[in-house]
Amino acid sequence: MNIKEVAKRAKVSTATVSRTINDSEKVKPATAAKVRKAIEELNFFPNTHARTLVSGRSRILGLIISDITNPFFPDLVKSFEDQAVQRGKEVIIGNTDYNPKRMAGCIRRMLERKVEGVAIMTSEGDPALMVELTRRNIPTVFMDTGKPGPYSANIRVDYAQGIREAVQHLASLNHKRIAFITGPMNLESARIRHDAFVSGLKSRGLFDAMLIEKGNHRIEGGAMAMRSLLKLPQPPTAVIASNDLTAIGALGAIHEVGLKVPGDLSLIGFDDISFAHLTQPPLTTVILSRTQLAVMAFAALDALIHRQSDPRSDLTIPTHLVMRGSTRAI
Amino acid sequence: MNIKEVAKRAKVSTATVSRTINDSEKVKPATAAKVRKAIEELNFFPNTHARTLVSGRSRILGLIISDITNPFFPDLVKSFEDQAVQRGKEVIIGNTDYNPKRMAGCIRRMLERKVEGVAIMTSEGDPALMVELTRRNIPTVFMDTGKPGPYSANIRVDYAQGIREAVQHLASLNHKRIAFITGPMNLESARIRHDAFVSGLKSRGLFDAMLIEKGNHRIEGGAMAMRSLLKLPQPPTAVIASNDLTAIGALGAIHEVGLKVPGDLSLIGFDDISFAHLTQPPLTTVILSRTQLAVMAFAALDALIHRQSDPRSDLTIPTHLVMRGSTRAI
DNA sequence: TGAATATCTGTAAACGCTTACATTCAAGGC
DNA sequence: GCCTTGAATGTAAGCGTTTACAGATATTCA
Repeated sequence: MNIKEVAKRAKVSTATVSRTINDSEKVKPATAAKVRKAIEELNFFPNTHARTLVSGRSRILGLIISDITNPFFPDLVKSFEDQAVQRGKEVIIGNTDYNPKRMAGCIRRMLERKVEGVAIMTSEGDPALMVELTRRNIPTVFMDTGKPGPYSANIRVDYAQGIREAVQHLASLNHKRIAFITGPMNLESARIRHDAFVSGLKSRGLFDAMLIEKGNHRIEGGAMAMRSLLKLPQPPTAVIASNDLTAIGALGAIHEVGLKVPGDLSLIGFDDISFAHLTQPPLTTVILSRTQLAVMAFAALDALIHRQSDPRSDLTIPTHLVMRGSTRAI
Repeated sequence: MNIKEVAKRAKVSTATVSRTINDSEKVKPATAAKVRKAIEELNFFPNTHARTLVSGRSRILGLIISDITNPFFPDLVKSFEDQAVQRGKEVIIGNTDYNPKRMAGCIRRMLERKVEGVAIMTSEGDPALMVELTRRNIPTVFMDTGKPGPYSANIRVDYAQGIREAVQHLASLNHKRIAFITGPMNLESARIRHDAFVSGLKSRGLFDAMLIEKGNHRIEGGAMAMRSLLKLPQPPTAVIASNDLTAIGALGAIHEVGLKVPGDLSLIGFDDISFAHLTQPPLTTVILSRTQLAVMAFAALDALIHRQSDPRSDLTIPTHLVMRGSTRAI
């Protein structure tokens, strides 16, 4: 089943069929109707590979994330794919597994499939790897780690705002000893959160370096850090975690020693993953809308692909505190 | 950059380059080396669309799931993609959003991209929609809902075993009033769990129709069902939920009224999603290994594609109870 | 009415690869 | 020395589209 058979049945040339499929305005409505009827009857649809080969447009986008298994990403992937499918594009996904080296493999795969653009929604990228993309002028959207240019856009997540609100919230609840559990400090995004925390506390005269513990954005890391914090001669009365997984780990560690949240300790997470409101108590956290992120990334990529990039547009995703049950005044 | 340029540089014909790329055994090692050198120097890789067009093999697989946002699926998707990428294949994902009608769109997309095979890892499919696949003899692997044939395989999940173990466990803990919260009963997989529960209780003379409540495999459904159960004149002492999300909802409802798990009520889930061991208490549940499922689905699909399907092979995924903290003897 | 113009449709050449078939060449058998 | 054989390589025909360009037909206007 191909365009030729459709042409034969509609008694037109293959060119006319092609034009009809592509909604070219230069085909007479009556002819188009004939063609569409034939298409309908034959249940025909065009071969995307042939289309790509000749037109150069693959209608495929690449989406690179850390790990679909990390609850941060499924929402993002879903929204991004929805957008793409609505516009007749396909998405191929690459997981880096937090390993910059695997990024190279992802990019290679995307190149092989001739993607029209790539959204790199993870920050552990090695800029050297992006060369393959930039060299080929493939539109690319980054999260936090890119520089805007003719073929690339960068979406900035305003992590600091959420942390500021969290600190403000705890301070207003009269907490004086506020701890922070960091993420992996090689990640820009984790450093920003850490720095925002430090400056928030310093400006209030509450900063204490003892109350900063290292985590890894995973549950075990949060649990381990929390155990250290609890062993301190003067333990904190409130804890902000660099992400929700860390907070969940911390919550477990707090329960282990028989303490209660928010009775004995207040706890705040970051990301608002879907399980954040299912913990006991529901976790007060910072919302970072993955849907918004996906929509913005897609739109930016689409603009880049169609050369409609508007350099004035502000590509910042806000983050905001959402209060639930894990914080309480002293 | 194409095969011609490589041919020119290696001073051979395009056919030889193609043969070298495809590891044909009929090219002399010395020639192959020359070609590979040229490929290396030019940083060439073949255009997959051109390859697909002429060879008919797209090296793309389709994977249809309900919703990547449902914590059941990310593990499955990841394992499946890993397998595929290892073999140089790409995966395109379709979400049905639990809507049989959206399945049609998914299948259409897969057909357009000329997938070599499709794994349908969701059970809300309308058999009528699969016609498009079977008519084109596209290898398809189903979960629970298919019939084995020359172009399709069915992977059976032994839901009943897990439920039997759960019932056995609770019975051995001396529970007499055991409730069940179902999933959507239009799903075969939900009905099997329900039926296994009913027959398990009946065989022990413990069955009470009042203790069966309808859920929807989502958190709210579990919470609502649990509230009803708690209002019963003789509430249950133990509850089995058709999936973990339902159990988590039930857990919330139990906490709402100030009751404790497992002190006042025992609770068992199903699936072992990643958050099942993060609840308070950690949820006793039934493991259904998504990795195993993905590996088996991929292998079955691969065999079908290469006509190596072995009709003797048993495609059953076991399920087993895993005891954690949400069950206790009366 | 006929030429000029605008609108529509058809012809055929790519796109980058795979592969059947043809060709070349060396080795071996007579 | 010539023919056969087989291995290695080359030639060229597609695969199913899109799209210049050419050609046909309808419309307009002097």
